[in-house]
Amino acid sequence: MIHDAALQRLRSAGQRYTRSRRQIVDALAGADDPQTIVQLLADAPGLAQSSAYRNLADLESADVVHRIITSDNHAHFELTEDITGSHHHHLVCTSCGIVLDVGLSEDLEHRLHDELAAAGATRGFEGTHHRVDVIGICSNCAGI
Amino acid sequence: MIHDAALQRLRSAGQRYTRSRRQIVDALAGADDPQTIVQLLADAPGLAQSSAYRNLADLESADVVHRIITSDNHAHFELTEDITGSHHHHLVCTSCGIVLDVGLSEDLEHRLHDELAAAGATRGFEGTHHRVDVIGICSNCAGI
DNA sequence: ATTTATGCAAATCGTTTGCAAACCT
DNA sequence: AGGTTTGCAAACGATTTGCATAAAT
Repeated sequence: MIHDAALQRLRSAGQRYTRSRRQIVDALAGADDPQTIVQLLADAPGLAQSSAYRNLADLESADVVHRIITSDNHAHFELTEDITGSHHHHLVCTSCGIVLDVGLSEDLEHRLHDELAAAGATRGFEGTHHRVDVIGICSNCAGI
Repeated sequence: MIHDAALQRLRSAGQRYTRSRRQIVDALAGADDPQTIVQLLADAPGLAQSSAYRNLADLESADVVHRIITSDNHAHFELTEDITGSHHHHLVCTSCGIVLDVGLSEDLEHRLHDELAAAGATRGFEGTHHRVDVIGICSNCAGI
């Protein structure tokens, strides 16, 4: 259950699992793709914008939520892969800024991980994870 | 010659290749890694901050410069791969925000490109290029 | 000469923060 | 009760923009 996992992680981080935070987690769990603050506020009636930002920051440091930065002005948020159990990457539309999820084969993920670790090591860099984005145009914008 | 390529691309975009823009291109060409506005201003004496932003936007739309967005507050800029001729990816330090360049094998790049294109197609997404980032800690921050 | 770029200062806008009231355990 | 979270409004800070002047072609 997602709420149990969220509760546990927040507890470990010394935080409470309040109604607002549950609302945010519900909104993220119900969405098909990473959401902006604006989208989240629409799905969490009565939640103040400042609280949304504060909660997302707390949820992020408790590893419940992951923040996605794109060239779009708005940050996008999604539940962490640890919680949803699905490793995936992103399709980022340069026209409207929407972020879509997409997966790669296990084999390719594995090779990518190994090569990136080796490459980073040559510069003394300790990588914790990688991120792959495809930049382009979504079907919606292409159709306009 | 980098300046020739920059000139041509700006001309095609209906823009001029002014001293300020040359200064920026020089600063980027001389840097080992993607630079922030602050770093660029230090390397381009007399250049106003607003001009730097405007020039970088113009250089970006002329495909001379590429803007890198990270979770860091500052955007980073580098010459496009078309101009430098080197395809590479980034190591992003979560502690200090620095961005380092790193390469992958041709074979892996190829497979990655193919799989990403196929995956995007299932969602009607037309990708133009991909981006791979390794998130972690740079040697400088790890040593502190 | 005419169009485009520059510098300065002011405006923008997503995000952050101070503070008193409401909430959780 | 005791500390945390919330909402409101004000503050922040990177980036953008208006406008008069300077530069490019």
